Amino acid sequence: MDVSELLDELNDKQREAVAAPLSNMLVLAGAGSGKTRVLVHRIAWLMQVENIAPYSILAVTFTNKAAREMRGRIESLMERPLNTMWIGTFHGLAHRLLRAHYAEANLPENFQILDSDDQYRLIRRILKAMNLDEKHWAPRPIQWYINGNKDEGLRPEHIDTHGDHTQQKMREIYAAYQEACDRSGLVDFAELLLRAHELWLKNPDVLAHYQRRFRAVLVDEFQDTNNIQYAWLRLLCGHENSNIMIVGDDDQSIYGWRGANVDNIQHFLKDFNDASTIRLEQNYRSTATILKAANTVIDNNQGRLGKELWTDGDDGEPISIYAGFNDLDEARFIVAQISSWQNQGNQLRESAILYRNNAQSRVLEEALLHQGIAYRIYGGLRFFERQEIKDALGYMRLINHAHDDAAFERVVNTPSRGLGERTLATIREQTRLQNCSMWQASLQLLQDGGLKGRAANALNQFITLITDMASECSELALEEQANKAIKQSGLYAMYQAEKGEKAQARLENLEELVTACKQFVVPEEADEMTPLSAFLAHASLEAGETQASGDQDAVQLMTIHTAKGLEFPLVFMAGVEEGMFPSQMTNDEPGRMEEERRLCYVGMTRAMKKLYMTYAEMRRVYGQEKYHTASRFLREIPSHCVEEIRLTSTVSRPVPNRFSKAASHERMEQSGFTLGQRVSHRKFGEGVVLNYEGSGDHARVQVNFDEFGSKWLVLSFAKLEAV
DNA sequence: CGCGCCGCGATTTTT
DNA sequence: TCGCGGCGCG
Repeated sequence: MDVSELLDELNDKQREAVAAPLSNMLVLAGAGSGKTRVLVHRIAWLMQVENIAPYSILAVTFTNKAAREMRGRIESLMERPLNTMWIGTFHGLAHRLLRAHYAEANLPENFQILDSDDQYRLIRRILKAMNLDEKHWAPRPIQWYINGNKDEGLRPEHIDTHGDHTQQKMREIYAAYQEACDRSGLVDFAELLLRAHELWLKNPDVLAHYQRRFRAVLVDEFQDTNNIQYAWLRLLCGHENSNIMIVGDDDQSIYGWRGANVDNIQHFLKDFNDASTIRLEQNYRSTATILKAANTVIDNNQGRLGKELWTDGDDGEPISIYAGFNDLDEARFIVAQISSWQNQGNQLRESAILYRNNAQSRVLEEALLHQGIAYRIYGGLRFFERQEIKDALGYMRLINHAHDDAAFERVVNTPSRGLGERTLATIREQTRLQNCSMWQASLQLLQDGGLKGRAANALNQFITLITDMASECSELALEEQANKAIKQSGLYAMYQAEKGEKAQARLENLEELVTACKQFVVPEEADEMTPLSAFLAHASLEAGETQASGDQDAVQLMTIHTAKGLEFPLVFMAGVEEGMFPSQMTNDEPGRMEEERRLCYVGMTRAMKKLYMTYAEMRRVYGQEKYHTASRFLREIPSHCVEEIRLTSTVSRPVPNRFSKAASHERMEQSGFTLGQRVSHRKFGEGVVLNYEGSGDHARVQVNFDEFGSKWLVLSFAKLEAV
């Protein structure tokens, strides 16, 4: 490949980053500025021009999807597979290191990964074992505490409790949890990172090997790194010849609440003080109007690294702000716009509805359903997180490694085989006494006659089941092992006996699991592992899609968080109200408010051509009627970027042209509505109708309220209330 | 041991 | 409003 090809279609700044000499570098890449393109071309440049072997390149991303995409794009650019290049998530790479150096990392060879649900269950079990009341010691905060400390690189013995009783107890729980994990050979997500860090810290020779090996390190979405991830990178690149390129955008840091630390960008500049900074500010995605609005909003945040997106494209359409009477009205408005967009010959999949929290999707779904518009919702349970799948994986985990207590607990009585709380308590007690796994404890109890009668019988059958399956599986292909785990365990029969759509879907998912096993290719780096073990690791590290993608043309519904990194020609941001967005939970804390504002910035910059931002004056939140005012973020948008399809709260204003078509008297009267009529509005009380205008499903009604003067209300016809 | 009822709590999500 | 988890009964 000709080297110039790598630079040809890049702008000056992009070219500067791609062709920079080997050095440490920060690329501040604004939304839609061609960030991935720069990363991909940079890697190609390193191979082509700097003669760095793929084997010596490490690229880190945050999601498996991003890693896959990056690998795919580099391989298609280079027109060859690049298997020796390490491209993956922090967790995936840490896992790989731990597999390769399990002994140095003090892990058993067949250690298993605990996902967050497994972790939660294990913590609850620990609490029970410690005789702690869950009311007082809620498992969620404890899980948060454990992971938070691990993210900071802290083991229980490193934590200073300041003699505080609660703190001491928390530390104790953390320690007990960790002991349980170690005993069963279980590693949670945060542990992967922490162990990988400790591995390098305690084994300088291992670290030196990787420092020598990786001549180039690249990190995507650097603003999302947490402290342990940064510490890990610092170890790897803490040598004279380091060559690390970090790419990120402080304005798109929206994961502070889960430990991401934007300040890592500043730390990087301090720790790698020879690093140069390149700003990518030219945007290839949105109209000038959208960029202007987004820039102005984000400018309200303090202490930014500074960056202003620009485009050489057109202004495009103004941003439309719609004030709905309530959430239903808002949803219907959005659906009406999508419908007309579709009628103009556009694809539904080019439109997205974004919201702050998942509960908001419900009304939107109903409205879409009502109009018969196809939609796809992102979020919810992923494939490998589903109950039946986790059950099946539980059996597979026991087949793979019988001492996996988390798996043992999960399936020992699923389907029910007469092993209840009583028996389990006995097994757990034995586990505690012998400091061994539940599997071992069970064998012991059966041998010593510590269990009798039906319980002993049932436990014996369970042990035999797992033993038999394990020995029969050793010769089978992976999908046959999965099939065996599902059928022979009685799982399949259990869900067959259940009736209803739900159970049917579960059976289909179980079949799907077998298919997934069939299609699973053991990755090259895992060639030392058994296919089963590799598959189990894959299932934990990559939870899979939330929904079978299907190729139906559909509107995309998701939270703004989920939308990060995506783009759509037509975007709706719904529920842009005080209390919803920014969220109530923000509590006006400045730092959290700024993260909300960044989230707003992320949402707005998803839109390519047209952006609608909508809110509802009244909405049902947790079954209660809430009155909200327009979000402060809306007020931060310059008025010349905006077209308001709404009332203002105190002034009556002329109706814009697009609404000049008067609503027919007939239509209004059908809705039980006439001029001069007394009506009520939930927010403003009683008033008299002075005027109305409108089109489509919506009317603008001018009402005079004694107390508040005259107002235009944008209402859907059905929402008028006569007194 | 399993089922059903009641009470409580409730962003954002990837690995 | 809704879903989950605890508890009590059969």
